[in-house]
Amino acid sequence: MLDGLRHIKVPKSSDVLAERLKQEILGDGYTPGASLPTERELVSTTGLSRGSVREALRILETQGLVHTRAGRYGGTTVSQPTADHLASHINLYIKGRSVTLSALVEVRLALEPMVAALAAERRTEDDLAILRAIAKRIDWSADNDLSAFLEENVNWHDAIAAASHNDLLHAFATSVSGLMFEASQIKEFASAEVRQRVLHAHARIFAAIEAGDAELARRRVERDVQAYASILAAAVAAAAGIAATAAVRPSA
Amino acid sequence: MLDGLRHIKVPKSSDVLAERLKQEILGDGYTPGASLPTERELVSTTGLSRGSVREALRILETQGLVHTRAGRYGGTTVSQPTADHLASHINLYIKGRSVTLSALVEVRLALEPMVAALAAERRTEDDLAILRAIAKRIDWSADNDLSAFLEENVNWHDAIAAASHNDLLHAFATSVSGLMFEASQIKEFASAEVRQRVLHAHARIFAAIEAGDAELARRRVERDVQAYASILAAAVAAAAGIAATAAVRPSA
DNA sequence: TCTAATTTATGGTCCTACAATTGACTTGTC
DNA sequence: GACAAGTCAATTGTAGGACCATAAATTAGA
Repeated sequence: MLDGLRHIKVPKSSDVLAERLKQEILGDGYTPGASLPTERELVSTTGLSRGSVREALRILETQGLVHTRAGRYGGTTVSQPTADHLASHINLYIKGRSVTLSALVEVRLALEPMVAALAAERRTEDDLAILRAIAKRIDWSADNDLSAFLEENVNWHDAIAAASHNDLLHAFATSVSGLMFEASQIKEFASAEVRQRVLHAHARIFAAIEAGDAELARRRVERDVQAYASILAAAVAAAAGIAATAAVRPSA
Repeated sequence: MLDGLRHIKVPKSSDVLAERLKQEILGDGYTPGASLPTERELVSTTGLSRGSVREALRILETQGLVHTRAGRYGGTTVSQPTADHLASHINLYIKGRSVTLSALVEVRLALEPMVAALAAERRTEDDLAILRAIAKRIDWSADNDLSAFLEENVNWHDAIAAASHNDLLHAFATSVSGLMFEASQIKEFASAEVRQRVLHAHARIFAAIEAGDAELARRRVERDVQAYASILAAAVAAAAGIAATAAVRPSA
């Protein structure tokens, strides 16, 4: 007897509490904005120490499920993970594991054409207004301020992702292209010629989205991403003095 | 004077420490597997209390950046966030924000064709062997054990994602399709006819990947995802008694 | 040589006390 | 009555100490 026993892992009390609370929050017990019990109430109901309770709450906070405020009438309230939250975890993964630029390009090549197609179908007038405003700022900064140019470029992609009206796709696309442009900034490969090409591509993509032509938007973005990828790959290769490892596979 | 002042947010000591350690870990100070100072050492070097130090470490642990083991020669060691880790955060986002099934389908429609194309180009013999083994188990369970069938189905998609040899894409695709199949299980829509269609689709996709034909694999997966999505949408509509809101846009 | 007990550095948990925060309440002033 | 300043109280934030549980290395023993 006692043969089928595996190595027993004793969980930490804070992990157990965090898991329980997570289940309650994700279940229909709590709506966003609702208040959890105070730390001391949790102490008395669970029998754990305040330290353990606080560690559990800190886990939930890192997961984006709760938010705590000090002071009277403060406490811990339930919240929904934000897109920024998810994006920061994605970034941690990418940076922590040193995901290669070519892998990023592949993911971007998967996401962005879909983003553009959905944006073309669903963009509101507000979305278009935001895009026009950003385009104006990009136009101006292209000849003046390189770092502003790159930053507005990120905003541009974020705005298109927002216009897709798909939260998850938005979060994915934003963090991936954000990191790609971060890498671009390091490489400082944005020559005047490249900037002009970017402006031209933006205009064509915007036109397709404005016209509501999903397939056109998809194709144009696909080409843009591929073009950007090969320029970046060439820059990386030139910097490293070796053949480009960031090869991008054309999809058509 | 003093006019440009914003609301000053005083950060918590544990947040500050966590941020500092995160920077050191992501910078080139620590390689995975390296040991951080012990909790008591951190207490004496930072001047914070042990509770604050522990909360900071718990944040890093939730982010997947460190791992702690009790006992002598235990301690806190640096680790890389795993794909599972990222997937769990993605799942939290999806569940926490009640992302719609149709949004999931759209993301899947963006990711999986790319996954298949890359898998066709890069699959190793090991990848193929794993896929064959899973296919055999699916074949068997299709007529016998429904829950096993659904579980092996998830394994199948995971194995293909692994064969793409792109970690990030793998993590994205796995968590998205995992949640889709979870929803499928709830709907219990997997009739015998649907299961047969799934088997057939798997065989065709596997053949394309085995043959190394990226474009063929891409097209077949695209069709499969769309077919699956419309079946699921119909099931949802039937269950709700309303028109399908999970409309899927064909991409061609 | 192998096995069992011991050692000891480490994280895990609990407790208590106090500081800091902050919104509501009370008071004062005009 | 209205507005300002001050007070209060509940809550999180932080500190410090004590002890328990764990586990790898070491030692003692068969």
